[in-house]
Amino acid sequence: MAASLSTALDVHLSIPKSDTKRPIFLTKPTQRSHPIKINISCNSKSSENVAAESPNPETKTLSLSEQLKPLSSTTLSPTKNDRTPLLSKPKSTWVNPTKPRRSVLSLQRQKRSTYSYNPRVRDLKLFARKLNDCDNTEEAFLRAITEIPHQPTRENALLILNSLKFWQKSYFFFNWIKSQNLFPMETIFYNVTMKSLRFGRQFQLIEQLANEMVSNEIELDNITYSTIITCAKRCNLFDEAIEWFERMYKTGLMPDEVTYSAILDVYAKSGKVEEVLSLYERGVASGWKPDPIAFSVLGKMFGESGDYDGIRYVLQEMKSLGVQPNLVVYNTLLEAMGKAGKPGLARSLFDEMVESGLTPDEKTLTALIKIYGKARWAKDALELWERMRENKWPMDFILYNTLLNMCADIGLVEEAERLFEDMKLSDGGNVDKAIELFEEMSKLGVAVNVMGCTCLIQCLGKARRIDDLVRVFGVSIDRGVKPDDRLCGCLLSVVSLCVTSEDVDKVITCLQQANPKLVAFLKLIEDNCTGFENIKEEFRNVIKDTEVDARRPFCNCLIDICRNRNLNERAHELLYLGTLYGLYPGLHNKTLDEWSLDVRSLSVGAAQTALEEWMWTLAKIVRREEVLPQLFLAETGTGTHKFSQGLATAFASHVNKLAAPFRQSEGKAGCFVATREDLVSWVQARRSSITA
DNA sequence: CTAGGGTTAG
Repeated sequence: MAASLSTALDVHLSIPKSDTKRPIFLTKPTQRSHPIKINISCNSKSSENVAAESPNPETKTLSLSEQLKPLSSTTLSPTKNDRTPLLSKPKSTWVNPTKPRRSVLSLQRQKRSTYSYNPRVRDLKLFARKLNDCDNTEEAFLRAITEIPHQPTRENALLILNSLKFWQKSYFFFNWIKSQNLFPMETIFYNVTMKSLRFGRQFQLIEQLANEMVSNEIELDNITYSTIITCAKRCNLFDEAIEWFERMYKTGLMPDEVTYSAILDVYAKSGKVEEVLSLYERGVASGWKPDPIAFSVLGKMFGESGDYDGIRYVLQEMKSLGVQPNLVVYNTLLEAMGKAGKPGLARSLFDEMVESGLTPDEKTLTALIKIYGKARWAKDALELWERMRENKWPMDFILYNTLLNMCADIGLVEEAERLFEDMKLSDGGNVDKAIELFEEMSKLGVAVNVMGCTCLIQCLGKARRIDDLVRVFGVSIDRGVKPDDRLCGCLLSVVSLCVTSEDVDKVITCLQQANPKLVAFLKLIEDNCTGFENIKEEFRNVIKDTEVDARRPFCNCLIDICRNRNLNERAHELLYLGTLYGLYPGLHNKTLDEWSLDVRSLSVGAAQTALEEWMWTLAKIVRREEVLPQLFLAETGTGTHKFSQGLATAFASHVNKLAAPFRQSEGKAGCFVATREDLVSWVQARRSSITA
């Protein structure tokens, strides 16, 4: 059995580079579930495989497992105690190969020191912010540092160092602290500084600091090493990462599982699959119970090479070691299943994940949609999409793009358009993403329809991005979008939102192309000289040519535009005309006990106008001393309906402005109430103030 | 809040 595995590895090593899809495990995965056997075979491959990999043995860097062999028999202590200093046990120990292999990692994670609460935390944080805000130059830093509010004691310095955002600042501060000579620089100062440097990918500086630690005899611990290693990894300096890992053993420090999985990832990312497996197996043989992070590293590695047997191995290992996969592990394995070309297994894995109680995130869904798209599994893709909506699973832009690509792949043009529409409705804040999606759709050749265009324009209008709006409108028209009344209503509502006259003109230019008659009417109502009869006639003309569903929005927007320009009288005329032509059914409701005004389908401006109108009418009735009900009600709704957002607030402030006696109903949200007595005395007070 | 490891498009 060992021989067959060895052969498998040989075959793997000698296969040409182009054949990357070929599985590493030519044997059955069940044979992989015995770590020791693999271990043996991996170690026994040495000389032949080195030759196969590199014709010149002198230039070949030994693999870690090969290097660990002499290390474990020379430098590593023979006792179970990891902490035994290296130098106290010189080379003399010879390990009997029949004895169990020595541990390669410490089973205990390095403990962190605990902090005590720093009472000056506020001041120090504030100061750190000042440092963050100054220029990234040493001069600026040295000027700012003079304002340090407290003595830079060890604790104060640590707190500041931890709060600095830019690696330059951390580095300046670290050097400054060092120059003050107030206390010895401990490992933690180096570790925190290195973490910040890693953020800036400053491997050279990190290495410099590490060497400084060595020469100053400051202990490098697991946190130091893992930071160095992951920084090298992020800079794609895999050899350097491995070098530091080996230096760690040489100094007698045993990696804990964090450092160990960091180095596993280094080997995985540099494509050294055998080394990863060897290290993994030796870790397990040392009694390590790998955690989900380690399995995610393995899963990613097998995914990269599309190695289905490897993926199965990971799943099986987790099962036999009793490790429950977390979301990241599932995401990684799903992705890997896709690369291995196993859509069906990806689907079952996803089901298993959901059944285990985990909620998929954007990455999960992206992986799966991509898989279904590539496999042209339209039914599964659409079903998943439906589930995403039903369960309100999270969406992000990458997922949207993947959905779009999937639609384009499978040829689901209508669905792509629906998606486009959805996105605008669901997220008014993501304007950039909407624009980007628009460009993306254009590139993909997915036709933009009038609904998608309307949604995008609505989105841009709300964000006051008028130039983008004009551009999108132009592009859409060029692509053959035929503007309909909804699109015109949308443009009209943007006109009502515009603050500057330049913006108004830009939108009007669009509207002119879409509906010149509407623009003509707009000019007419803006003109103070236009008489009511003329308005009435032209209003009728515009409305009769407008789709029924778009009529009320038109009227609402026109009223809003009038109110924004202090054309209040015109606004009242339009509300009257709207009511006359049946655009506001159910606005007024009367029973014996209560009269109500239902403004829920009105825009803010229209609702204000309706309230004023109502108040005038009521005042007339009071003056005529006609019969009034006991209760008056104004309904604005709670703003959950998409047309009535902010209506209650706007209404409340308008009620205040009029000093009308309406109060928010305590029992019914989105409802304002007034009693007959209150209303009557309010009307009388107003009358006396007018006559006075 | 305060030092270290893993996952999404083209």
